[in-house]
Amino acid sequence: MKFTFSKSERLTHIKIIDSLFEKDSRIVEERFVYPFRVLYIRENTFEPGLEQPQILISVPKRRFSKAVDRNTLKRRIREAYRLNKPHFQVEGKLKLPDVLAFVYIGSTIEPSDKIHKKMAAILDKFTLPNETAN
RNA sequence: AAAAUAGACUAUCCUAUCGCUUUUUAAAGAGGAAAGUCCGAACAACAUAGAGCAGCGUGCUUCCUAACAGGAAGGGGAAUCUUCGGAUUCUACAGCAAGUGCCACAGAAAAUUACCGCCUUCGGGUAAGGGUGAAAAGGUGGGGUAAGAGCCCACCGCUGAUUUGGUGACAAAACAGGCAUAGGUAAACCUCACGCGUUGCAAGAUCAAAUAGGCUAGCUGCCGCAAGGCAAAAGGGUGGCUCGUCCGAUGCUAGUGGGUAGAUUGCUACAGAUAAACAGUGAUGUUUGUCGAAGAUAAAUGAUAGGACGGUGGGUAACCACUGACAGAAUUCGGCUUAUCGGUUUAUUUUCUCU
RNA sequence: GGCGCUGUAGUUCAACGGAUAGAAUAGGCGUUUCCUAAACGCUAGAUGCGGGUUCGAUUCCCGCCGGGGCCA
Repeated sequence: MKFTFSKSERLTHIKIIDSLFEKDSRIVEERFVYPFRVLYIRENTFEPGLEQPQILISVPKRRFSKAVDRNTLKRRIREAYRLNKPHFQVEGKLKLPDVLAFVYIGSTIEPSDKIHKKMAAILDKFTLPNETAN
């Protein structure tokens, strides 16, 4: 089991990012798990055929005005995703969406173990087999 | 030895596991402020960036510097202390002796002043005294006078030119002028001196899908042998205005490239840091030695665990709990400003102890 | 990353360097009404922070702190 997170797993395509935050979009779905707001697109039509999903992490400047705080939060979220992701990419689980955006909506800097638990809960919701109907 | 003030330096450390970015594949990987963007430059583009005006900035002197509104050393001024010798701290500090404006309330009067008063030969003279005010026409004392007044004199102040000292700001000396220089304000307009082309790496360069259809060159009616002029100068560019300068309708024909997404580059090695010696009061400079090397791009430099070290609180103590200053590169440097738990060190002052 | 602008009552705006900082609206109290609304009267409430220039600063200058805008 590899816990890698290379640059190709980052979402850098501007058009996809624009379409993620476009209002009243058809392809974008949304899900709230405190302290995250998760936006996702199931099929990446701009760059099809990628093995790993591409993710984006965002911490609003309005709540955390200092760059140091935003950096630590983004690093904690990234590590939580990196360490949890391989546990949900095994046989018997559903495929993760192609494009994911994690927007931090909490107002305090949460510790790492809490972020890890919430990230596991999010990924569990995406990959549970009986969730296909919705 | 302790405390205070000022300056300089430093900016928690180690191990393990799992990772990220760069690339020379076995190494490197946040700061003193990386911050604010307040100044100054490098670098780059715009080719007329030319002339005048306007505008903006700076404002005691000399020096340092690539440059600066930064720094150093001085000069003048102010405040505090004083053993009256001076010391410390601060200082946007050119010009109201060119013009214009403004000066509330109080006060007779706020700037070519004249209400009360004083004197009077009743025409007038005068600014001594008058409660105000931030500011009231050099100050104090004496003489003088009808009453007064630099009207006259002494000392102090002011102004002017001279000499001496200093690179200079300026200082000192002696001389002259009764002082109409008439109060304050230039972080009021303004004047004077000096400086400033504009835009900022989202500058710019190279490669280059899809979509769209752009760009360049030539031709055009009239006058003239021709050069050229008129139609055709409205309009636009050149930071604002004027001059100057460049482009300049529509249509037809011919040719073909421009450039968005994206990628590469600019992109990290020098106005570097530091030690010693020398020069200099100093900022700083020179020589020699040593050392250093982030380069990401929806943006890496980390996460977790353990230990050490430091801090705060509790406890007689062992120890326990909490916690790790301010803060995160974005083209690069030099400064300034602001934030900052601590530690090291230098200088000065004060207090205490010992000799 | 770079470059402009801006800050006054709870809100929207005023105010030549002269102070008791004004107006509308919102708030509170009262009058009127059987009660409420409207109307009328009274009332509390502010110059973002720190320095400087000036006799005097919301205004002028400097430094911080906010807010908002432009540049692909």
